Amino acid sequence: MRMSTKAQYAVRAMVNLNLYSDGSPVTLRDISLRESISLTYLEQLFVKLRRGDIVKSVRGPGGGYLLARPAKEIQVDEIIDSVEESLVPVSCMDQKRGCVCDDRCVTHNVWHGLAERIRDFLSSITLEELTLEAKGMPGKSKTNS
Amino acid sequence: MRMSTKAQYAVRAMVNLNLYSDGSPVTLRDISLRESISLTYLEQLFVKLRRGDIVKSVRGPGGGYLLARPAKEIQVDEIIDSVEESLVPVSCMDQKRGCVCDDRCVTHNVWHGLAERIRDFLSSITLEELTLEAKGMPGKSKTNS
DNA sequence: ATAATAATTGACAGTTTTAGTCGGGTATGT
DNA sequence: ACATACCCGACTAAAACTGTCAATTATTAT
Ligand code: FES
Ligand code: FES
Repeated sequence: MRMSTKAQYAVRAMVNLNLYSDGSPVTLRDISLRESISLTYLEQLFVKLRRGDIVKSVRGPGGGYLLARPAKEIQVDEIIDSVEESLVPVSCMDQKRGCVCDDRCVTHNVWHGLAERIRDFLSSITLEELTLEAKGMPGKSKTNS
Repeated sequence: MRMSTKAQYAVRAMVNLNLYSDGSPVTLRDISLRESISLTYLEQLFVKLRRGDIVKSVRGPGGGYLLARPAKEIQVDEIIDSVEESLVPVSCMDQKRGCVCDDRCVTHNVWHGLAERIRDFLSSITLEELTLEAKGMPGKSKTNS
């Protein structure tokens, strides 16, 4: 039951991007240096984040990445979805309309309920909240405990 | 973010064990046949379940496994813990007293909060509830939705 | 005692997933 | 033209997962 480092990196990179964004594009090289994540690996992640409508890219010199939407409208679960990390704990209920639970699935409700809790929690946190928290000014949110 | 099949098997096996238990020990061979899980793999799991004080073993002919405690006192998270599947989504906060969050961990609260939700949910479900549900008589519990 | 039963244990191998690299391409501003 | 920076797919090494095998020990029935 581990969140892959891919997902962890994606969230960290997004917070960092938002933190150092002043309206002009932020390069992956900067994020790479600040977060100690391999540049080529970051590129891989940002291709997916762009496709997931989390960021948009600006090519050429002076280019880089910008948020595709206001930070307030970007939820953590969307970031993780974008880099193709499933948030569902069992493979049988991946994307299809519920899993084909014939009869022998006594544990179905356990995994289904768990998936729901995970999704609910991660969708309740926005990139803006994380960024404010990183700045040392906790917003109105209550992330844990 | 996947629950390993090891953990899934362990929970299924425990429900099955409790379901067909009439006071005398249940053999792994029976569980193996009913749940279509390799006997040798089950053996591996039950060694750990015994160490985790979930079941107790009776050796020799007529032997098998029994619950170490009443089903009402066995929670799903304990079963998963026993087979050594971590319920914490990030490795840095594995068992030690919180992780060494120096300064650059802007996502700490996300994973910590997530771990808490997962633990809370799985500890709220007992083996007894699952067994009753499997019998088609939902207890007083509300597992999901 | 002896044989049959069933748990116990450690080592091992095949497969899949993860994490990350590499090499080349494409668009754009100066 | 040229440097910058994104874009993309193939590739690989390492780890984890899933499961098997062989050998042993403890207990009970005969
Ligand atoms: S088929 Fe997915 S839990 Fe039953
Ligand atoms: S060290 Fe674990 S989240 Fe910071």
